[in-house]
Amino acid sequence: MIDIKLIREQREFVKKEMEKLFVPVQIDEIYEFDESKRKLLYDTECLRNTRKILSKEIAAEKNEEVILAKKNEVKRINELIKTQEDELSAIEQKLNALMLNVPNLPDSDVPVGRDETENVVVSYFNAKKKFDFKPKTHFEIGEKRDLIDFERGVKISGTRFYVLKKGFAKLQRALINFMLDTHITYHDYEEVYPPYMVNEACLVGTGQLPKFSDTLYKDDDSGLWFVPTAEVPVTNMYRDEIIDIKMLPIKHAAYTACFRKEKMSAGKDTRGIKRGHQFDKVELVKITTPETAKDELFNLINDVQDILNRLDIPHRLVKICTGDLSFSAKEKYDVEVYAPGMDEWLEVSSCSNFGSFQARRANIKFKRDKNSKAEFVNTLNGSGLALPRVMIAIIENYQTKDGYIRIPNSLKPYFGIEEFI
RNA sequence: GGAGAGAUGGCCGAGCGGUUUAAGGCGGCGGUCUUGAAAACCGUUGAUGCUUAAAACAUCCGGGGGUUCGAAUCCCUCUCUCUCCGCCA
Repeated sequence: MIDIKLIREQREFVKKEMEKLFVPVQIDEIYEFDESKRKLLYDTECLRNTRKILSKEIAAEKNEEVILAKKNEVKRINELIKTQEDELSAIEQKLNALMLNVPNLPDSDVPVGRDETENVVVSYFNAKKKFDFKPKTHFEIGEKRDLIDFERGVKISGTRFYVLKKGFAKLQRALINFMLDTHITYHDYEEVYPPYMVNEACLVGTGQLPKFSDTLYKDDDSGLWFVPTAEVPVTNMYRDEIIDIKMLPIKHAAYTACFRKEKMSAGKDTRGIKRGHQFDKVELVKITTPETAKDELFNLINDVQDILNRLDIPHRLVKICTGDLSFSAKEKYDVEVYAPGMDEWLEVSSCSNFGSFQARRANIKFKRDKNSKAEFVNTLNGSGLALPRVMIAIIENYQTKDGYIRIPNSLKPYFGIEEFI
């Protein structure tokens, strides 16, 4: 949620900034609702104050007639309060619903652009590998060598599900451990293992709800939702808390499965393991003060890239333009790996700075010292990394002419004596 | 799933219809004393809204609803926690 005071005090500025996102936002409606809410709130508070005073007078009064008169007076006031409160809560509900659908304001140095075609490639890392044969796709290798079973995945669960087998199942498990170990040992993150199912408040807190409910899986019976990313449970660990500044920055690394309906892209990317309804991911989450958030974003990107450097995977860093920013982000960088079999750049991580947007929704604050006022923290996160696409990158970059996969050096401690899959 | 108990400020804990603008303790912060520290003593100690800020005012005793002139306190309801039993990776 953005600060409603910005709409109150700098309405034209907010409208101008929102235009850069190329989505309609109802700023004027919000302004009107806010105005009437404040007026009504003030009036109601005055009435409550009068009632309070009268009640005290009744308690002190001895004269029965005066008591009766005052009682009737309060009854009359109560009726007024009741109508005003009903009106007030109706307005507040509408205002809140509108505010929850307002995206974050873009940071001043995000390039302005309409859609993903106007994203900016910042730079390239690790040279593309040279092949003396035509590199195969991961799904060709996977099917040929019985390492990915697409048919049985569909039989068990339906389209966009698959079964990893033997060396590929082990490769994914090794990668999860390698990523977590690296972040914990070298990048100073604290490991957490969160629930895969969360209540509704969590998803409102990080910004998936109410707007994107059609992309999420839900168990109607319990009212719990399956997490689309570990960002949701990990950030919400601190929901409704006031954190001591000495604890900041908080840095968590978490492995979870992620569940997404991927409705929007039905029919697209159906080949391979690039886009499934269930995938594994190691996620990095940071909670910081506002003044350190920018630096922490770049540190986060470095931590993400370090994994790819240790695996020697060619990749590039892309700065996301205003029109392609996600709903909650004020600034975002994507990390994309190169898959030579598919001849495609694949997004393996999205690193975002949310400013105070999520903190305001989830009510996460910090105090500079004992007597200072609580302020909203800033939240950040990035994948570190998404497993299927890193798998694709390793399979396709490390393949041999006869369809085997060489194990990258940094993964060898996780494979024992094996040299190939 | 069955039976019972409970939910109060950072923590513990009183409070059972109107001096509660929530007692008392612990912890935290500031001070006195001290070479320094401890102890002791004194003071202070939440959130939200409105407000340039402060003051004032309003709201907050798990959530929602009700009774009453007035609710932390009474009633209904939901959620959660704990104890015991049953079931189960």
